[in-house]
Amino acid sequence: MAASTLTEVARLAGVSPATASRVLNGSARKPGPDIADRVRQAADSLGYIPNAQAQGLAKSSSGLIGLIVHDIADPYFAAIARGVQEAAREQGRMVLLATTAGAPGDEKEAVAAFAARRADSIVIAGSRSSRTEDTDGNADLAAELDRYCRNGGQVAVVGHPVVGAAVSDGYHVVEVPNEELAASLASELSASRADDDFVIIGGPEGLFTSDDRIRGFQQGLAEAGRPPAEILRSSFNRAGGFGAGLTLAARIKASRPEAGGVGATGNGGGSKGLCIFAVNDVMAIGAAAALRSEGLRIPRDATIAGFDDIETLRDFRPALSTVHLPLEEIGRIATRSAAGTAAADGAGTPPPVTGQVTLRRSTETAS
Amino acid sequence: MAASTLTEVARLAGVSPATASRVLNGSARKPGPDIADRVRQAADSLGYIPNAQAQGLAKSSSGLIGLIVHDIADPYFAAIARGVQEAAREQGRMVLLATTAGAPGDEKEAVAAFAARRADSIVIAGSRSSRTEDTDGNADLAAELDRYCRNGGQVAVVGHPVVGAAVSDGYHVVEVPNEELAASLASELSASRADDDFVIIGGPEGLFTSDDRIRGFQQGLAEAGRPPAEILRSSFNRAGGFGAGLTLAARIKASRPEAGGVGATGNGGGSKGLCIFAVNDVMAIGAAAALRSEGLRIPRDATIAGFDDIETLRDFRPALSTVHLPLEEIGRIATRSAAGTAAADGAGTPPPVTGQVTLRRSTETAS
DNA sequence: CTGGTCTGGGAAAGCGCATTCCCACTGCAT
DNA sequence: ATGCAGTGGGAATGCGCTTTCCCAGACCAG
Repeated sequence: MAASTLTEVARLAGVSPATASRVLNGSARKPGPDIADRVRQAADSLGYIPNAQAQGLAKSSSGLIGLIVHDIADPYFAAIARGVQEAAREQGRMVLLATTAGAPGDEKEAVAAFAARRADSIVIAGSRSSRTEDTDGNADLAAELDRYCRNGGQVAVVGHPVVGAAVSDGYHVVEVPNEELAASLASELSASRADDDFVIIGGPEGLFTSDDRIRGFQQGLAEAGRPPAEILRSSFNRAGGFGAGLTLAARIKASRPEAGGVGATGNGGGSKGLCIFAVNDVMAIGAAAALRSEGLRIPRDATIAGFDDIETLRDFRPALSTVHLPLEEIGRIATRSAAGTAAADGAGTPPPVTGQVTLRRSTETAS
Repeated sequence: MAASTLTEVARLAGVSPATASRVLNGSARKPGPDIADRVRQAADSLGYIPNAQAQGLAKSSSGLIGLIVHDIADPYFAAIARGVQEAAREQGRMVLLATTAGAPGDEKEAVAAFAARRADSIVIAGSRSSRTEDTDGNADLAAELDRYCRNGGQVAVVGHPVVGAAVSDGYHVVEVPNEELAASLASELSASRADDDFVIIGGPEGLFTSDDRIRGFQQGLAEAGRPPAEILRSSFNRAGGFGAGLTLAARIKASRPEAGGVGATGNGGGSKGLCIFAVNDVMAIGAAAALRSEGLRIPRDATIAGFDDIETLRDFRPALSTVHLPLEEIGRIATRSAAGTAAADGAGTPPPVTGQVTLRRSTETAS
């Protein structure tokens, strides 16, 4: 038993398919009330569900929003996805999900798939990369996006524009002030951790999000009259943070004058403390776990700060100093700006994203 | 400039649309190699992207999988979503996301929307409810699902079947042994926390997932010769856990003989300890945060266990005792069983989901 | 009473593709 | 030389819907 069609409804109501279409879907022309009722009744009794594919074909617009993330299980992306989902619902659209692990090649595939489905707009949430191994992939992705835009598609990118993407009126970028915020964080930490050395746990070189935060942090340090921090590179996830954390733990233990038992007092002998900045919360948590596994305590033996303010991680102890980012809002903004909605009211520039340095226990001066 | 069509490609290649279709999409009939090349070249030079909507219309199948969750930002659902996404990719399909906050009414809408898009299958991940206020919604949902199945759709539900859903061959349930696992947890805790009283922090009555875990836990206690635990009801999220945690904290403090300073020794005066079972990890974390905010320490002043083994929460301290659930795998299994793939190899029953009691620091006997 | 403008409904032409027939042609056996 | 199956390509139909265009009737002014 196949789903019933508009034609069947029309026949049952004793009207033409055109009329049925006009009453069941928002058309400019409103048929008379009596006819409308008849049609609606017929539709009800048949359990009519319009075929969105056919509608899309006829109208050439699908009511679909494509969302590209690295990994939907990553709380960062999950939070953004929630915002996208919400905004999509406002617009009466549905979201199509694609995960790519950050590979531009996969992202290109995803864009093509979205284009094939005639998605009205695409939101790209994952961090852009400028690594040389991604050059080809980026070029392909840029070309695909360009084509998509020329065909009338709208795309919004969170953070940095795709490398090499042509500017077009369907192409929006939601700026995230990673650099400024990282600078603020550095400046606040410089003040509260006056005696500490700084070290940065960053993602792989070429990841814009990571690079921006690193650059901003260094700049903030410089403005505070501090020397640049050493940078440890690792993968952009918990495992990376954990690995870097082990390295640092070894270093901290080695620099302690006394043979460090587990209970040994940190920062003994007047040596300077260490303040770790991990470029995102998940890495920070990984690093913290590594330190702890080596018997070190935070903030006693080292202090640590992250970035993103992931909700699920707020109950972590010691509470993680970080930079709050309105992830959900970012998702909403991106979705709206790719809907043409934002352009309707005035300047057309989406509201700026603002974050906030949030110092908590993990960088508190030991009392 | 609209996207180019099959017809354009065919014209450029000097063949008929039929032939172009045959070479560009997997058809049973393979045109000659020379012609195929010409077509492929034409398609390339035109940047041809097949219109999935038109394909879907013609074939009446869309390559879409609908996923229904309560909240994509909840790590439990995010993990399942990852599995679904993965399995979908294996099948060459894309996933359509809908979030419903668990309201059967919204879920019905989502199913209808998926049906409108002619999704090949639907995966429902959210917990089912049998609350009386959801009766109507459940009936609607069941009817909608039934219609969807009768039209050839496949649906997989994680956990409990939708209340009132008709059995049909397109309707699969991925059983999660919540009850058994909760019983095991109770039994293990009974052994290791021989002197403790037990209390359960549950979700609202009528949420199957919560109810199953509560029932299982009580049963496990009974089998261990323990009296049934008191049940505190709250919402099925962190806030709920936190609220219940505050209640328990007050109770714990009140039962202490001495005026409890922050540093006071727990379980003083020989009174029995308290072991808290929260029906999911997120609630457990909330409860733990509440206890901590009241100056109580875990596992010293109370012990606590959760359920799910959420990945993001593994670095929580003290490490949370819980029941490990292969969330991602569950998503994969559900997706596969709704793809007809599972039925192809033999019995057709999907592999059973197995969990594992995982005791960690949060329920460790104070040394 | 006639000519004009609205109004509301129907007929029909696609939207882009898959697919069923159908046909021309080849190669082989008779 | 003739018949036949087999092969490979094209014409045409339809998937379910929207939308343009057209037409019949109503209604008003002259």
